[in-house]
Amino acid sequence: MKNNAAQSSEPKITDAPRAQKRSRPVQVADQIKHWVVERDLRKGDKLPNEAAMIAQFGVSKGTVREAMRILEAQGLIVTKTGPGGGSAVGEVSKERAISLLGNYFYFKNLSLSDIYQLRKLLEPELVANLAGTLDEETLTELRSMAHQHPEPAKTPEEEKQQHISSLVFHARLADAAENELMGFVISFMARILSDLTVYHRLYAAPNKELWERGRRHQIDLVDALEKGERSRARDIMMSHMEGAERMMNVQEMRITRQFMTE
Amino acid sequence: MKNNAAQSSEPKITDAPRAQKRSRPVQVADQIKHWVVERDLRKGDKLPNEAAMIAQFGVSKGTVREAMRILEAQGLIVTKTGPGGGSAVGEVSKERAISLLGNYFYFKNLSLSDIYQLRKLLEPELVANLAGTLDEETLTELRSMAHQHPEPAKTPEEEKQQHISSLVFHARLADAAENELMGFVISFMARILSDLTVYHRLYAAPNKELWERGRRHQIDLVDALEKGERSRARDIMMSHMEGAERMMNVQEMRITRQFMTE
DNA sequence: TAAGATTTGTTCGTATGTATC
DNA sequence: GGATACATACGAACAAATCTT
Repeated sequence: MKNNAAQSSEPKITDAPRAQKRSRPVQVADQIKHWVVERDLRKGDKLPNEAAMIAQFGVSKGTVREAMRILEAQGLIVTKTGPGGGSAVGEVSKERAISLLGNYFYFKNLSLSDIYQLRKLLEPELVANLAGTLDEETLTELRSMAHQHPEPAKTPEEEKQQHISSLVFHARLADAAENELMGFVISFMARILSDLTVYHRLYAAPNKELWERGRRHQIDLVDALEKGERSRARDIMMSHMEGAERMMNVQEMRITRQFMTE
Repeated sequence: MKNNAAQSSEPKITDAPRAQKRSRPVQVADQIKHWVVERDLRKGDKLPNEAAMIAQFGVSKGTVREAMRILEAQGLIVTKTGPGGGSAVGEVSKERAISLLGNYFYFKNLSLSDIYQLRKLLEPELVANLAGTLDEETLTELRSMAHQHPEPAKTPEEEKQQHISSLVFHARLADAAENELMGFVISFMARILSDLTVYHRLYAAPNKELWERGRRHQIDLVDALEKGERSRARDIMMSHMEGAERMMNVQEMRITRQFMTE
């Protein structure tokens, strides 16, 4: 189970010609990463302090600090001041991972149909896996979310709020996924859609029938999850996805985000 | 189509209590991101130089440099020295995005079955979308990949090489995807599996029958893609995925990677 | 509460490296 | 080659945060 430190043979799927000149801080950052992996350091484990690194690498304070910023920006370390402070290994948070990935897609032009194609593939499967596995606490939480909006929205503002709530509901389901990769992708999509509904006006005008159907879906879904009815849960989610997709008039979109920060 | 600059109301799916103290460099980095998005700057567009930023933000050189490192680490800018140099907006590369996301999953314990669950959902769909849309050049490339190993592997080393080649084949398909989100996820999985097959010995012992089936799958798949036979392409991929999953004895794994760097 | 110790955070001045003209 | 415009790196000093006593 231990990681054998990897040799020079770097495995690249896309054979990148990478051999550029790397600045001192980047080199130092890379060495620290290596150092961490070699020793199989874990979440709270501490790194040497600034002074030690300055001595270790024979560079100036500023260079070490820049290296630390690089690692920090990637979510790999956290740093505290004061006695007993210093830098320590820090698990990359889901939020940060979502942000960093969001930066990548900032430059792409994802369409809503792209996202819904994936949602239709993944989310029904997600709830099928989840059926019968959730604890009472999670079920209660989901139920309360499902009942959160007892009345149809009266204003566009309320409609928007309900739409966001629905995405939070889906994100909560994603968090419960056993398959963390699947959960992450679904969370990521929820986040993108959430941003879009805020910055654009991508939600429909208030509509009683839509509200009723969405609400029913959520309530029925929680019920199916509780009773462990896999295929019913899958069907409900599929139906919900199809409805949601229709609701959002299919239009090109840009991920308009201020480079998601954290 | 223009982005209206977003106000303070930050939309967070998971209502993070975020209100921590942010260090100067991070603040500066955030402001620069904001600045870039406000002006809707694009890939090559230049940022002010160090001196200008020092004046602009009223901070020292070191602080500005740390801020730039943060942005650089996230792939958002590139920096050159010399006259006409300075920092410029830089599209986040797919490689870098994969690395950054890899850091997140470094701390998770993905199982092979997690990955194959997703592969079975996504890759058949991918090739169904691709059928009939590929240009001759891409088809030729795929065909040559499919014929790359005319003989079954004689040694574990060859077997490993063939396995990696197969993943490159899948990554190439992913690159051709219209749906960039789907393509990215598939590429990411191929990358993870590729790393694993290199560092662990996760490939089966040389086996003529397996080799023959895998090869047939690839060749048939390219044929179906060329002829635009959507459902046949889907079926072939599905069958291939199931075979591949069986081949890898399902075992827990850790993403053992030196914090994928670029 | 206050003082002191420890460790990161920030600044400034200076010098060096690098690419363009 | 030399001048110019930039980033890169160093070192010393001081500021701020936080823990301990």
